[in-house]
Amino acid sequence: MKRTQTDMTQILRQAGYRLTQPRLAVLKVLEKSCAGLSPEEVHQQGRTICASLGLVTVYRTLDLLVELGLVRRVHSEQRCHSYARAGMDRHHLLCQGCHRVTEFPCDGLDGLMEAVREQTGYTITEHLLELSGLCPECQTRRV
Amino acid sequence: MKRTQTDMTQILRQAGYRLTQPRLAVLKVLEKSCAGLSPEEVHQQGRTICASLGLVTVYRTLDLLVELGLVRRVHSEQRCHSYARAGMDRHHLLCQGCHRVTEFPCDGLDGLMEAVREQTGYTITEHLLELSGLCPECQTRRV
DNA sequence: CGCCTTATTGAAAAATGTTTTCACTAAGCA
DNA sequence: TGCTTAGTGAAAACATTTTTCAATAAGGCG
Repeated sequence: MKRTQTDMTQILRQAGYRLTQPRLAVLKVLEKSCAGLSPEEVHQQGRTICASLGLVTVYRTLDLLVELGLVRRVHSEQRCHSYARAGMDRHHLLCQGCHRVTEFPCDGLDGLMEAVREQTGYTITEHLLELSGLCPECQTRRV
Repeated sequence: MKRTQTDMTQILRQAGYRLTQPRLAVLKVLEKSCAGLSPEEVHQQGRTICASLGLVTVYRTLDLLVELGLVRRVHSEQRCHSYARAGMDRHHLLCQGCHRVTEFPCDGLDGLMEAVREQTGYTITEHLLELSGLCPECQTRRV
């Protein structure tokens, strides 16, 4: 289940930040895109909502939203940082066909992490997991 | 177990590439570093081995070595691309203290991937998994 | 062994991506 | 409605990566 835009603006204000037109525009753009977007793409699309939107503000806003947990960075080999709205689960499933980004629940990693901890003696505090492949639609499309 | 430098030069030549001083220098630098290095860092350190080494060549060589599977890209939030020599297992364990990069075997992901496939209908072909925390030494060091 | 061919190199420049600076704007409280 | 200050956008600075191209050297061949 994804967060609605209203929720997002609430969170922004509760954290003590002003609710501005540029921020709203960035939120809306990410809200309606199902693919991960680069700062440049957010800028392009955001201009249709807030004509004066500057690229600098896009960078600042994306950082802020990541900090607040409303948006997440998506990594990939080709383009190493795009941004997607955060859902409930924190791991990404990327479609190589349409670049759609979906989150999926991460059960079953605990055992692996425990095993690594035992073998290496590391204390593990963070993890990044991304799967990629083809979504059902893109599988059909390519004969 | 890590690959020796000799193995690495063999592979390079077998793939039809010339064995040049600059390439050797990059290989050696990555071979002796236990942390992931940025292209700039590889350049700095590589100059001590091959004085004329240019940064451009470092970029080209890193791409080549990644392509050959001798080196892997390491992702991280702060600095989104550093390079480390490839070991046998292909997942990274990063130490947030000393930035050491270790690989670990990836057993136990198959179940997770199967579950995601069933839930979403995706065909999964790639995955990126990185764990980070503190290595045993860094845990001791920080009281 | 030294020549020849061609892949590879390094410097400079261009392209790209990100951050800083600073005067101006507008959000939101009184 | 006006005031205060967070937030903005443009320009410039800075950082990173790629392209271009003449010069170099790897390594096969005579």
